[in-house]
Amino acid sequence: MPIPLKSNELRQLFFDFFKSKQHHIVPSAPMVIKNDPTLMFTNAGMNQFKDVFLGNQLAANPRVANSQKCLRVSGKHNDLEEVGHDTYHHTMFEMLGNWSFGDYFKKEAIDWAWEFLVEKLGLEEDRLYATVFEGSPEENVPRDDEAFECWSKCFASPEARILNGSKKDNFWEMGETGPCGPCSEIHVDIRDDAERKKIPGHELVNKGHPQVIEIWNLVFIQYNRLSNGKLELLPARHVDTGMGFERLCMVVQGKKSNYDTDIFQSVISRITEITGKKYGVKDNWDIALRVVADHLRAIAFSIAEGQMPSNNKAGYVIRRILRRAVRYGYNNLGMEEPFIYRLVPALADTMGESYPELRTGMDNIAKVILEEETSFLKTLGKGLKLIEKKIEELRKEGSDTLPGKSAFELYDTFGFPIDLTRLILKEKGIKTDIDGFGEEMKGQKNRSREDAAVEAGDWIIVREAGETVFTGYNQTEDNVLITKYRTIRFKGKESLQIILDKTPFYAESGGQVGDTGYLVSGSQRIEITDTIKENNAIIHISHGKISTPHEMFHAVVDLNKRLMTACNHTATHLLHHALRIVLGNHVEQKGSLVTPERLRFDFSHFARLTKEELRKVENEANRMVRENVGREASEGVPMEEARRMGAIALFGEKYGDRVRVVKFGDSVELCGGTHVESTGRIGIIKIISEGGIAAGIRRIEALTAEKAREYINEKIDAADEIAALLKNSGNLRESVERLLAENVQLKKSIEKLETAAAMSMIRQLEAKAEIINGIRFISGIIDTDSADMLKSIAYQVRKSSDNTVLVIGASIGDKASLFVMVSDKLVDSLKLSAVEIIREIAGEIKGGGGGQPFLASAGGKNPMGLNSAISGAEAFLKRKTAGLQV
RNA sequence: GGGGGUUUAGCUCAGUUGGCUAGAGCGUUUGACUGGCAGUCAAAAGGUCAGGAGUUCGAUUCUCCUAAUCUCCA
Repeated sequence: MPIPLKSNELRQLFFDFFKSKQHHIVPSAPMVIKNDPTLMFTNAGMNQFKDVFLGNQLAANPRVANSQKCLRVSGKHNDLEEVGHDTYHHTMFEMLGNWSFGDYFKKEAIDWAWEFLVEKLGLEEDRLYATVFEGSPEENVPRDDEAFECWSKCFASPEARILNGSKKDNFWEMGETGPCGPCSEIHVDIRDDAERKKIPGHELVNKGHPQVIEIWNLVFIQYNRLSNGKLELLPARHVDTGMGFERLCMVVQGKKSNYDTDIFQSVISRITEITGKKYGVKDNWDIALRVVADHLRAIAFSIAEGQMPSNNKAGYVIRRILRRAVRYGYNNLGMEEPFIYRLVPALADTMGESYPELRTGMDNIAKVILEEETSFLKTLGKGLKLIEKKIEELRKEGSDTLPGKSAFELYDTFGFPIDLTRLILKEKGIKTDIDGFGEEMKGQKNRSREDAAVEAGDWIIVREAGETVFTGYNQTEDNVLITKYRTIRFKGKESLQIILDKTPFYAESGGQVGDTGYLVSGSQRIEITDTIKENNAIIHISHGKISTPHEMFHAVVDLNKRLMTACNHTATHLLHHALRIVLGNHVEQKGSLVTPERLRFDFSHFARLTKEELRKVENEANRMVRENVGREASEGVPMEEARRMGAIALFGEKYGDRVRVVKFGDSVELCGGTHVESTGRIGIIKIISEGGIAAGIRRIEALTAEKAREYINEKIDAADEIAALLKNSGNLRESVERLLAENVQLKKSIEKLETAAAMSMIRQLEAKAEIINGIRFISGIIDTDSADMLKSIAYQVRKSSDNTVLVIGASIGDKASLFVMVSDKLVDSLKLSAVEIIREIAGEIKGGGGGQPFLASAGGKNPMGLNSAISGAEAFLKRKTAGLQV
């Protein structure tokens, strides 16, 4: 059996081994991906080298090894719902890998894998199996004999140990198109000897047995898949390997489950302490313990990288993972209070050595998790209430099944998990229509997919070229050549994507929006409406057509927009610097948006900024503007040196990268954006808003230059206009306050006067009252321009008399308005209805109306008809009550 | 990016084909009982029904737009 190693030691051993094979060890790239529209999270070790494989970028080093944090929760690899139910799926995991970029190929990759596993780690040869690609005649790809040969030299008895694998298991593709190739997997059989005697291991390889598992996949990239499905050979061949770190730990530590390794055990024992539920006692508990331990890692690492839980995109995925953990804690462990946040210190203990960001960010991570837990428990509470209601309804209908549509509504609109719905209903003896639920879900997915469908054509290569050179830092025009282009169909709209050999156009990145402008040649002009970055390629977006792709083009960036954007970007740096001076060094950038119109800056800070603080920040930033500090930008600076210069690092940098450092006086930042040559150009910075966007994160928005001046002038103009309206040149505030107080007074006295006027009108009307069959009938036309006045009179009379029918009207503007009131008692005893009366007479004023039995109103176009309407009402009342004596 | 929900008093929320000139609980203020506090009882204040436009005699209620927020999908 192998020597049991601690996880931290094992990781180090892997690095040391490949270092001895001349590999350069690189740190893990961030798990949350910033500028790739096709991928939200790193889901495989190769992601950070995607550009190298695609040919967008040259490899800095032909041999590299690393341990990469990965998250598999969405898209093609979605393991989320599996996690916890078995002992080997994870949301977040580490992938150990070694890489060759056009350097060594199959032989070395296989030899070293063997050497590491067998010689370094001491895995037993008779527990190992290798698979090779069996070939695919229809694709015209032969069996991978080369890999077979290599493996034959490793195993003592190759026949039983090397197996053929299908296209599904042994042909690796990055996506629908792009680099791909056969792969060779190493499987290990960790069953006990008795089991192994019963069934030979090779029968269980790739059959989903939890103890006969793949631990290392060696991918040999040698083809490129075109959009028509054809394969072409690549000029440079690469090796991409991936070994699941948690599984390797399990094997090396002689455990039967990833969760039994030291990586998870300290967290699990902490959960046990808090919940009192021990591991290995009940299946239900074990599942929940695994879910919580796993999800905690994914969440904590994301937050440490600056990705907060939120309601869309990557943040939403994180939220969903956390909620799943809360759900299992709630269901299986009976935890109705937040508790996951209390596990953060235990995690930082185990993994903080290799990932120090867990230690430094510990308090913040716990705070964010607590907040999320609390809010989700609240959501659950609301859902429970809704379910109670549904149960009531079902009982009334005598139904024993909750329709799929209702279950989906609970899930879709109120975020109440379907499994909880099912469980609660089951306890009450009610079934849930899960098939119906699935149907609804499918519908929703289709809607989203249709919406997001992008049809990308193949790249049309105009000329071979490497990575696009960005020339826009020092110029906004350049003579360029088109290297390739393609058309994209999105929501029925066609657009053109163009890649150039070099370009002055800045592609959207780091919060700064992409440049606009045009390309022009002797015979045509192409408008560029946006510039974006996919991976590292700079893509120019246009809606035109290219008729002469081979000509030389003159590329021209919209200079005015670029300048305004530059002002805003530099201002962002100055504000960042000023915030750190005024509030302290805990202020860190959490996101930004820089457009020609305005800038937005999100940063970490615990409290609302006071007016004084905001003013101080603005003053400090403007002081730097007035000092007219010059720009010092240096490109290709090694990360380590940039740090020494005091640069404020951002999330999303790959460590070891060469970076660009932008310096204005004491403000030093890593930044790829475009800036003004000196701060004086900005003119003025004006902060226009401050607010919170998440726990511990604040957002400020600001304007610069012309836009700031316009803003300030608008404010001054508004104040001037108000002063002019008030004919006041002194204290505006006092005047307005006095005006408001006066307004309240006036409203009150108007109300009084109106009631008084109404009362006097009522008295006049009452004086003319007639008695019709024992009922007091009051009517008249009132001189007023408010229908509310009529209404108010009607209510007054209703309150003061229980034996009255009132019909009043008024001409308001060129329209007529009528109100009919019938005392409640008459409504009851005589079945008289104001609605009936109003319908009878509304025709006289050419209108319609309605209301309630005691009060109805009507409006019409004919004020001349008011009198006849009233006499109509009188006649109606006489008819209706003839013979009745009250 | 697409779908659904929510927005009513300081807080938590009712408001059933459009019509009782918008309600409850908690909180606030005042008064009474009490030596004081706690408590009980009584009363009062507090609302542009998120904002805008429309339909209608009449809109918190219906339609459209905007904003904020929640939630699901991508």
